[in-house]
Amino acid sequence: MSKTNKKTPGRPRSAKSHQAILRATLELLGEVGFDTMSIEAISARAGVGKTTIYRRYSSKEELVADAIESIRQDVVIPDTGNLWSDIDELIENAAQISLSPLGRQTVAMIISSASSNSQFAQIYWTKYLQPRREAFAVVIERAKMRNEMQTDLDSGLIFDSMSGIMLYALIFPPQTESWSEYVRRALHLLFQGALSQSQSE
Amino acid sequence: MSKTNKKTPGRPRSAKSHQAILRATLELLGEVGFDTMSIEAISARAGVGKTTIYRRYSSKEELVADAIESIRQDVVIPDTGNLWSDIDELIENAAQISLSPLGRQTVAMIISSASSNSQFAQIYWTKYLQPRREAFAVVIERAKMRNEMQTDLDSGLIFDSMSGIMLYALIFPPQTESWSEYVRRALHLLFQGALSQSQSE
DNA sequence: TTATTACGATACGATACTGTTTCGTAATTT
DNA sequence: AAATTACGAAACAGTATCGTATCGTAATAA
Repeated sequence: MSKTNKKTPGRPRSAKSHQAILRATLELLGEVGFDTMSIEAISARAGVGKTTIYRRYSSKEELVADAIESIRQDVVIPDTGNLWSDIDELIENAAQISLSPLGRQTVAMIISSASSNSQFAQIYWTKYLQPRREAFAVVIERAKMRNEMQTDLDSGLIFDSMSGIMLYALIFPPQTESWSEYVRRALHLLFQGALSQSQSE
Repeated sequence: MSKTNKKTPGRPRSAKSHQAILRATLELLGEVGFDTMSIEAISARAGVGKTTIYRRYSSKEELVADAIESIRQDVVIPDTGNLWSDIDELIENAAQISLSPLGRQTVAMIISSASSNSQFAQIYWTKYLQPRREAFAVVIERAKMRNEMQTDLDSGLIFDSMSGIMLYALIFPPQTESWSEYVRRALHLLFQGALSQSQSE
C-alpha cells in the first residue's frame, strides 16, 4: 500500500522538492525563528515555487512540525555499566542537539506557544521528551540494580530536573566553564542526594 | 537635579502618556508576544499617537526593555528560620510571577533572542536573576549557620538548578499535581544531597 | 507675549508577506 | 496518444506594518 502501489495518474510530487522544502525550513527556523520566517523565504531558498509548498501544507505550523519530525533522532540508551558514565553520554548527546541554532529556536518556539496554544509543547513532549524519559528510566533502573542509587527514587522526576538544569544552562550559558562541564557539576549536585550513602563520591 | 530643575522650555512630555504606553506594552507582550506585537497596536491601546512612542523609543527592543524594567519587583529574602519554609516562600513568589502570561512571554523572548542576539538574556540575567541569585546566597548562608546544610556547597549552582527546574515545569506543566507541588517535590530531590546527613528529612 | 517643545491625528511612500490564480511545461498512468 | 496531475514562475489584490512628515492644538519657560 506504499510505494509499489502507484495508482494515481498524473505527475507525482517531487521527492527532491520535498526534501529541499524541509531542509530550507529547518535552516530558516534556526536562523530567524518561527515568527520571522516566511513561506516566501522558504520557497526561495528551497528553489521551489510557493505553490508547491501551499500544495503540501496548509499552514506554517504544519510545515514546521513535519520538518522537525523529519530529523527526529533515535533514542539513545547508554549502558556503560556505570551511572556517571551513562550520564556523561547523555550530557554529550544533549549538548550536540540543543546547542545548535535549530535546537534553540525549537525550544523558543515551544515556550512562546506554551502560553497561548500548547500545540508545540504537547507535540514536543509526546514525540521527543516522553520517549527519552522512558529510556532514562532504564538507565536509572540499571543503576539501582548495581546498587548505585536509592531504590525508591522517581526516575521521571530526576529526568525532569536534569532537563530543567540543561535548559537553564542553554539559555544562560556559563561564563567560566563549558556547557557540558557546568551541567555535569549541577547534575552531580542533584545526584548527591540520589546516590546511596555508601557512594559518597 | 531631577524634578526640581525644570530648565527645558516647551511642553514637557506627558507622564500619563508614558504610563499608558508602558502598560499597553506589557499587556500586549503578555497577550501576543514580542514578534507579533506592533507599535501601532501599542499606540492604539495606549490611546496615544505613534509619534509619541517613536519620540521616546527608537526600537521595540528598547521600549519593551523599559516596560519590563518598570515593573521590576523588589527582591525578597525570606527569613523564616527554617530552610524549607524559606524555599516554600520562594516557590510561591516565583509561581506568581512566572505563571502569568507576561512571565511566559518574557521567558520566551529571552530564549528566542538567546541564539541570534543575546540582548534580552543578558539584561534579564543582570537585572533580574543576578540580584535574586545573590539574595538566595543569604538564605543559604543562614541555613548553613543553622547547620541545615553542608557548608561547602555552591549556592549559585543550587540557585541555577532550582531555576532550571522551575523553568522546565513552566514549559511542561505537571499533569497530576500543581506547579508548586511539583516544584517542591523536585527541589526536595535536589536538596536531599545538599542537606547535612543529620537532617535526613 | 513669544519661543519652544510635546501632543494626537492623519496621511504618506515603502516594504513585505499573504494566499490565490493563471500560465506553459514536465512527468506519469491508462 | 490522451488524460491527469505537479511543476516553477509570475501576477494578483489584500493586508499590515514600518518610520517619517505634516497638521493644528496644548503646555510650559523666558
